[in-house]
Amino acid sequence: MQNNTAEKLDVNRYLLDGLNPEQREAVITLDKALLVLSGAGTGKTKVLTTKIAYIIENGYAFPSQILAVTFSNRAAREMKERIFNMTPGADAVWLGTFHSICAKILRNNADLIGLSNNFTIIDTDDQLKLIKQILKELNVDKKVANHVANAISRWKDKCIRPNDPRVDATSIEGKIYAIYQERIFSYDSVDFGDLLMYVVRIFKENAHILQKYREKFRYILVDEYQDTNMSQYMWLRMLSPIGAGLCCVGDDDQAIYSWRGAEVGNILRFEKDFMNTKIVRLERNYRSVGHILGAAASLIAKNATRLGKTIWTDGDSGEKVIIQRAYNGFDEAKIVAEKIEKLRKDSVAFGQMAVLVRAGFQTREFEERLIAYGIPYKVVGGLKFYDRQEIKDLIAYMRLIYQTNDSLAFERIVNIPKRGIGASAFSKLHTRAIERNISLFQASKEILGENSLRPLVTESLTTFIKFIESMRGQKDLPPAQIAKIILDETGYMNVLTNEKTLESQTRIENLKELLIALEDFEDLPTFIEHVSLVTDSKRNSTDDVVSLMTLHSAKGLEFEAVFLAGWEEGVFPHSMSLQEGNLEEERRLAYVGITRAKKYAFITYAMNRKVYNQWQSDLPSRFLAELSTEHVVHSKGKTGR
DNA sequence: CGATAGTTGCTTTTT
DNA sequence: GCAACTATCG
Repeated sequence: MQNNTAEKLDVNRYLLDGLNPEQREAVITLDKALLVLSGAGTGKTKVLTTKIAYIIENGYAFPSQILAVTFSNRAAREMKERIFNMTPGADAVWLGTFHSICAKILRNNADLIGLSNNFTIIDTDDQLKLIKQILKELNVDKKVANHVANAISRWKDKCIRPNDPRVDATSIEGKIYAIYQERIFSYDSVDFGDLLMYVVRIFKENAHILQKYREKFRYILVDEYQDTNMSQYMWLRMLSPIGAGLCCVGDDDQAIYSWRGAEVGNILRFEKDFMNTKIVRLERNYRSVGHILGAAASLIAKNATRLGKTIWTDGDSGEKVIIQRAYNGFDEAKIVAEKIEKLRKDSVAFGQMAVLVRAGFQTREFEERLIAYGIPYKVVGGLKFYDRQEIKDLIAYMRLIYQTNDSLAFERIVNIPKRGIGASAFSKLHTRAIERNISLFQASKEILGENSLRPLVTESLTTFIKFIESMRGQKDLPPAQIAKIILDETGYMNVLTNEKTLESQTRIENLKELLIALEDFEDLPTFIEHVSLVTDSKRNSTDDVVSLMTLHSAKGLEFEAVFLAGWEEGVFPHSMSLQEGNLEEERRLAYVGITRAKKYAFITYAMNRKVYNQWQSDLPSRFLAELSTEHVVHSKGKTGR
């Protein structure tokens, strides 16, 4: 890693020459705790990736001494690719989401909190199932399950354990939390919140472990710092090298995740929290034309709590933001579809267009219209590949083979495909598992030993248990092979093949696709870790299709043309946010939406909309009036009626 | 036990 | 308007 000065000069010319002065400063400042306030479209990814390459190429640290944390897997993947292009050895950089990094650390230290090192990570679905189960045991209405799940997640976001005085142990939520935590622990499983909470706990209780990681990571880079929650913040503070080596990048104007525990306060407090700090503002926008940027800026200026940035561009002022009224939701979709066709004729690629909506269900009417018009599209972040029933079933088998105590996986597939183990048999297993505080797998073996089940049930349960055990003997086979054996031997594939419906056809297709994806994984643990933490199947590819997605999932992306639909009071800003008094976050969401556009931004709103299958009339969103009139134009185009 | 018909409640946003 | 859950019967 010894470079002489002349070489350094060359390296840095190569790395830094394309950067503006602020970007360059953000890259080369290494001796301070640095906060980069990066406006939309100002090149923060470029800064982050260049900074990593800069550290490596100049020999300030080995790749393995750099920790780079992102919020989404997509961002991590993008960053990885870009660093690869700049510097060799980038694989050794610790780059990933908070959750994936924590999973890695936790796996190496699981014994310290009494977990095995092959614990499984459960998703929101399993979490909810478990909570419903507990509610049932306590004879509480299952309606509150979502609410309780949310409360538990919020506690975990703050590293608050069930026995913490801040948890009211007499409340339903508090009671469930205690049982839930005990139960999930006995399954040798953790949920998303646990990943952070446990690692923070390990760091707190084991000074030498913390010390080890503090010495390891010379440089820590954090993307989307405005979206960190309390536990992530605690984690960072413990790990951060004092007064230097930390670089947080974020934009308080794009803080849109308070509902999942993110605290904008973290970014607002940065200077107080860390010693020897420096703030660099990136305000020069390279993405959007002047009118779009102007419209976005006029909107976000209405927010009171801001660190304050003035984004500017010296590019073209371009087209104004077009606002168009529609008679109803169907007409809105029609207007958008026709605009898409027109832009396509003006040679804007489909892949450079996106329809952004406030809530997931809104994509449907657009889908229908786009299908009718023959416009290719994809729903981003909608139904996720790994969330499909058949995929989850197969993965549950793999989880159970990997970790027999994973009772949530056991429950999912003990009777799939149907093998005669119905509700009453299952409840016997369940009761035993609870009584003896053992897993369903162990409970099954116990009960089978007592020979108290009906003969047919005994037989099929025995076959099931034996199958899992025999697979455990082969768990070192390549995951694709394991999957094939499961699908064949359990009869899962047969059942689907015999069904011969359209649905079963797509299920088979999905499973085949999974088998192909499995080829990329060397062993079972690696794959299971991957599915637990990665929500999308990676073939996002470069298909030339229109993207449909929520505003939340659009963060970090950019398109030539963006359609912002459903700007009506109650839809956007969403009625729940209005009730909660969270208007500023909705406005930031609007800001994120507009700033995704490079050249064209269209905003539409409908006067009437069908909600719950009932027509209601809506008022235009208040945000429309907040857009500076010099940057917008109201289209007089037909409203579809 | 499993298939079927009937009932409910749901829609903010996600790692 | 639909998915997910519940009750009922063979």
